[in-house]
Amino acid sequence: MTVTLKQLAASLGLSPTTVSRALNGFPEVNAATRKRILQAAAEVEYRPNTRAKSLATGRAQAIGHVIPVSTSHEIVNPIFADFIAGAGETYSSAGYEMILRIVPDAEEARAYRDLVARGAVDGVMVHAPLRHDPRVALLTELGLPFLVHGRTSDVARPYSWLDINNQRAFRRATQFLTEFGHRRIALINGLENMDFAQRRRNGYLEALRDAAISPDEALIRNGEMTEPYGYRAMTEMVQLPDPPTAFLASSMIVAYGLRRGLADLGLRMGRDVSIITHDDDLSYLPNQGDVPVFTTTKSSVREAGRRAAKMLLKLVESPGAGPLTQLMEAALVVGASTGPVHR
Amino acid sequence: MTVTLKQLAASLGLSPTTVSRALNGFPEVNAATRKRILQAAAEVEYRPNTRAKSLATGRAQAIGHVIPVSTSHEIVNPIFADFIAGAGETYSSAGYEMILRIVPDAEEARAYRDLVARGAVDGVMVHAPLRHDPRVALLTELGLPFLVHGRTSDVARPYSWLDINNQRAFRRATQFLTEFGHRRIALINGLENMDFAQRRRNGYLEALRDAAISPDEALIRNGEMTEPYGYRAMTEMVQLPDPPTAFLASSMIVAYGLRRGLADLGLRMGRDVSIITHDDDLSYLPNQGDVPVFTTTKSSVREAGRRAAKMLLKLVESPGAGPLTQLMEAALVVGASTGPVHR
DNA sequence: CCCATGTCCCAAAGCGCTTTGGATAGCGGC
DNA sequence: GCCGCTATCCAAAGCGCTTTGGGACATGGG
Repeated sequence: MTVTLKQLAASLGLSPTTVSRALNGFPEVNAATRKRILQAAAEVEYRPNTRAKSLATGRAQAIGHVIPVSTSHEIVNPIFADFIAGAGETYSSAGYEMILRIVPDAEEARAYRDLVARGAVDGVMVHAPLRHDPRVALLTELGLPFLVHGRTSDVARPYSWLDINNQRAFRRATQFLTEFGHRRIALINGLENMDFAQRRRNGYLEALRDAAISPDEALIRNGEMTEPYGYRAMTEMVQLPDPPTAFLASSMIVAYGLRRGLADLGLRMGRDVSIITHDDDLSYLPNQGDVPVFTTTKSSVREAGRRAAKMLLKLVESPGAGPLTQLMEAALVVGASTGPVHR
Repeated sequence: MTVTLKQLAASLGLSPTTVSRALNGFPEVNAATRKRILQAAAEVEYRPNTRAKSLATGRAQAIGHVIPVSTSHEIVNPIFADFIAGAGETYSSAGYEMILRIVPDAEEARAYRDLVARGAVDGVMVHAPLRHDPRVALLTELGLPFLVHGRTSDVARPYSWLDINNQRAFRRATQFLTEFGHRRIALINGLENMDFAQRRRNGYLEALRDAAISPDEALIRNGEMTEPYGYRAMTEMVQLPDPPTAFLASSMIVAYGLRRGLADLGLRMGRDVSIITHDDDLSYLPNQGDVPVFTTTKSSVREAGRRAAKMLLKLVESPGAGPLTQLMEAALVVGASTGPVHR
């Protein structure tokens, strides 16, 4: 069934050495011989055994993604799927395997150590970084190449990351609203310990300051980004003495919740209340059309996955490459969910 | 850094053979010696090199998930994430690695052949089966253990699968609506070539027949399960001469679209129009509470992942186990989105 | 006292590949 | 005709583990 190098070599009357060199493009092989070998290999669909190859070379030809699942809140971040799909495309075409580890968050550090000790991967992708994320220190110490999707805020040593400019995106979004005359703007943010949430908050606060609006903590929320979370935020906040006229949402799903709240209240989105949401451009939550339903800060997380994977592979293949960083800007896409303040 | 078996053995003044046997629980090792070995191994955090081990044993200790991405419609099925999370939990605790391959759908067959030729996995999970799915034949031919998440309809040889009882679920849901007096019931289904969509359709048609309602093709739609898809279905169908009074949706996301359509039309869900949707119990789309927002046919896809993985591992570890099958029933959970027909 | 029987350990081969260190042969230059 | 190259090929070691096939020693029955 599966043919080995040795068998292939024997069938050609050659040594394994020569066949190996021919297949791996080394120069010391006669052109005619090489051609013969390649032909035979193609014919029997020879593929080198992954494990044997990487045992011999010392490189795993694999990248690890460790996804922690919290036992308290069982959320599997919906954007993981698209990010991983993007990264996976890149790995496949570069001949790398992607290995995924789903582990209880308490065992995450152990998972990394384990991966290293077993020599299972050449590098890892770090997901959903916290404000103060211990993984960066751990992985630098372990000497395992890694790339962070996002950033973390307090590390001494430099590290490699790819992030979107959350601060700028939310600053622009907020500014867009203040220019429409909104002064009561709510921020329905992600979990407080997430780094991206902090950056968005900063951008939001900056824009408020620019518009000489003093922030109101009653208008800022942090939470897991579910639809009911958005719904609750909307229905509760409109009951404030001085309710917000505009909302910034941290994700499309949250925006759905906000919209439902609005509908229940008999209010019209874009007229009575404005909404801007961040849009990761997930395939199953499209926000398209000539005039999209939502005004968004938009950035494809799938594309982020592709780019992050490329960076990580570079890190793996040329260890001297030093820390690589990339900041993607989010587009501010104007849709139907925003308008001048209305009373 | 990473310690090898040989080093560990040397440091103990023992042969690699003995250390290996001790660690793998073979009987021919003195109890005291074994204890000493285990202790030392724990101390230096010894982990056998994955590749070396599986080269020696011939088992990859890894399960593959091949996820095809269509180049035409770039949808990454959102339920993959939860299913994979569930499966991943099982793999981890059983000491298996999960390897993920994201490939263009045209190259899916090649991906499976490649996985086999390289000896990269011990088995694979088959996602999103079509009505007539060629993968079943391919994998049986390749002799690679596999488990289908879902079913396919026309294969001669038996194969292993885990599915939810889509037909029964949608039959019950439809019946629930007919008992409320609904006679114009729309089915907003998944893509036509998907096996699950067909089974749901069958269940729906059965219930209609039971209620002596003749099906109307104008009330049946197939499509990619996005929010706008649901929205369009709602806004267009209410304009029919004899519009539906109830809708069956194939996913939570589609139901969100239906609901938005209703809201736009100024109609109330559960009063003017009833909606039942299938709920995969995704963590970020919760439908809970004393009275959930939606009436649903509910089945946790995460749990399905866990069970499917267990079955696949059994298949891998005891090849004689023969085809394993499991049919999970979906619960009919009554929420606020259904009520008697109203005019 | 001898041999059979365990018990406990080890040397060495092998998994399928890469890679080092030659070996062989052909070639032109002197 | 010999030398030094270069062009081609190969044998063998090694990657880190498991596993086969003993070997050494103690024990106990006859």
